[in-house]
Amino acid sequence: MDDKDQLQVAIGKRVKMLREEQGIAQQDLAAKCNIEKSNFSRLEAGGTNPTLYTLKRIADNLGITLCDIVNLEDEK
Amino acid sequence: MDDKDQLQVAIGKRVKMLREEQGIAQQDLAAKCNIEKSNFSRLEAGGTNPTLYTLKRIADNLGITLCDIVNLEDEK
DNA sequence: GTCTTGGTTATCATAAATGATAAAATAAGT
DNA sequence: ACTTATTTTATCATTTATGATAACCAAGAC
Repeated sequence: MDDKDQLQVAIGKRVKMLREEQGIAQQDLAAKCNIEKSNFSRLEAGGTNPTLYTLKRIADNLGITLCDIVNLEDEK
Repeated sequence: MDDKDQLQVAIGKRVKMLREEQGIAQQDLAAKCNIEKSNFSRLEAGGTNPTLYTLKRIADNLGITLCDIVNLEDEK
């Protein structure tokens, strides 16, 4: 597990956590972001290194900031 | 200029600003991040939609957080 | 049991990020 | 003027994020 993989897993977990906090289904958030639900699942699982724009769409549809989403240090 | 382009330009400007604040040359920061200097120039110019990992390497080598780097709202 | 809902996994195609190299432009100094 | 350093731009190859589709899995409801 290299540096990049760890980052991907961390961002995936964070997105999942933020999404579940709002009680929104994965497929629903994916749809709002215009992301395929399968791809969204892969992202949450840490299987991708998302681009800024992808993260931005997720943040926007969660009603949070990019800063909130990449705040990966203090999540346990 | 669509949504995505605006985001790219904004992140590019922000990276450039943060880099210049530290008085470090573009090519030097690029080297530290293991990014080709030409690609780094393109990124600062808003010509790319960087991945999370790319932004992470830049943040690390600037000694700042990802959150700092994507804090795009309050820069004028 | 079946049906739904939410999520996962696999696969392939396409678009785009990045690597890599080279050349040209720009700025600053002497 | 001439360097030198820095940045920009163009181009091509390679890797990978994403789109797109399909099949599958799990948990509840009924």
